[in-house]
Amino acid sequence: MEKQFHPNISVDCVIFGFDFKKLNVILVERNVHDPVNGAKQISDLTLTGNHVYFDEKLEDAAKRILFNLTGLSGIYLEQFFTTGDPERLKSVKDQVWLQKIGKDPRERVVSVCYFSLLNCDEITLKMGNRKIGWYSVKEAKNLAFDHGTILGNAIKALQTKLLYEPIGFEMLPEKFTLTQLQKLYEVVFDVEFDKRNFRKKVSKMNYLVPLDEKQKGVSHKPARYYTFSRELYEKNSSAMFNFSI
Amino acid sequence: MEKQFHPNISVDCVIFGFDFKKLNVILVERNVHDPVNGAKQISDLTLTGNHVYFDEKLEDAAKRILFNLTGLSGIYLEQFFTTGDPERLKSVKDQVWLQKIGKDPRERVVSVCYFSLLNCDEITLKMGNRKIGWYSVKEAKNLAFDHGTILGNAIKALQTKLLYEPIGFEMLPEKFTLTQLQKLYEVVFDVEFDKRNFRKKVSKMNYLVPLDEKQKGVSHKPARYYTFSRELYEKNSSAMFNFSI
DNA sequence: CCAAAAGTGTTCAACTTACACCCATGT
DNA sequence: ACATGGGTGTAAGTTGAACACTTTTGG
Repeated sequence: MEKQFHPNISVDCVIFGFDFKKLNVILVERNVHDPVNGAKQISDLTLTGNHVYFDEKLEDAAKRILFNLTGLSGIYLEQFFTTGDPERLKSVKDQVWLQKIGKDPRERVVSVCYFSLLNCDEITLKMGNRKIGWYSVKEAKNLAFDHGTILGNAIKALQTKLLYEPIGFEMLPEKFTLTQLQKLYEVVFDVEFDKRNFRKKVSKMNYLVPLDEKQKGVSHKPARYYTFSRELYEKNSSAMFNFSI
Repeated sequence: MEKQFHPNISVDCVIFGFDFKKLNVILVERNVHDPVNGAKQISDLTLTGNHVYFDEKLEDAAKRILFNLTGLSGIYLEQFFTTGDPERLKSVKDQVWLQKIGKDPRERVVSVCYFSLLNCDEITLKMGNRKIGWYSVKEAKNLAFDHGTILGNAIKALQTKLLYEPIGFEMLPEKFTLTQLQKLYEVVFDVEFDKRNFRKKVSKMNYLVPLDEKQKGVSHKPARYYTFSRELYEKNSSAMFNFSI
């Protein structure tokens, strides 16, 4: 007996990446052509997702999606939201699409959503016959299904998490400069920080380790590289109370 | 045709309440007796939950559960977590129980979890033939299914949310004293605050409105009552950036 | 030598923390 | 009168925000 997908339970992954300039997300093209004249009936974008196997844990399904896409495992992954309204797949476009890919368009699908963090440069994406790639979150409009809502929630969840935990490093290479780190916070929160004040702040994070290595081949003063030490973070981090409101 | 429950999709509600002394949660007794000798086979506690109807939104199912329990609508409600591992209902106890209440024990059930906030005193609970009541979150041990995990996640979600938004008032009566408010924060975060510093902090929250009314019948200096003004909060609140890490 | 980004300190205001006594009420 | 919790201020230390110039490299 083959592994079977559960018709009512799926997982969607919002995969964020940072290219030193902006916050990106992986999206997949969704095209349907008119069988008669070949004109495009649908042309838009979806998040990456899939139904779960009957005997598969939710998080394992998310890991499977990530692995099939990138060939990597051990990627940062966090559940943040679940969408499951009966009408969420009922627009005409979505019904046409479900028909095309061989799903029963009448089934109600609850989708458990995860966000996950990658360094854009380190991977090459692949996914069967659909075109897949990185898109700026600011340009990610006109998404299929309720994926626009999911993406909006994912960005808020990422921001909230990033206020408390140093997960930004998951989107940076092993070695990075302080300017790159600052830019990362700036694009996630869509604000700008003062360079000196930012450096003062991060200099208190003793899990941010300066290396003896510097940038090469840049036509300006080369920046020192830093690295994130998970051990130091886990040793020294302590709970904080801060209730701002 | 009768409304039917979806066999694979349920909602659980973690209903928190504050009684001026501790943080409480609503739990329901789960008893199974041996049909021969009448001895208890199972005696433990569950969260409140139910399967969703086929055409019912997830959040509407949560509202329905709350309404059936308390007779109230408009209760604070927030989705925080979804659990759906294939094994989550597979312990012997849980299988016996599912059989007893007429569910198919083989079905996989994804449960979307909400937490919700109430003032303990303002309601009387009712729920068919099962015994239901408030339990201190500290004593809430030995929960059925994976409800212990769900409760743990709910407490963390409540704490995180309470750092940013003034939702604590949902667990207080319309009029409350500053000491009651302080106690609420103390029990949710399991810490103690200095009375003067706490008052200094909340005095900056201009949506906390002092009333001309005071406590009566207390054998000490009567405390002034305050009330929470949602309008003032929504007018004056602004986003904050704070990334502590 | 020019362009480009790296790196670095000080000042002022705001906030956090620690801490102790008198007040109003009921019994 | 006493027990109980209500209510208040100050000083020291810490943190946050604003702000400009010199350095190092490649071209």
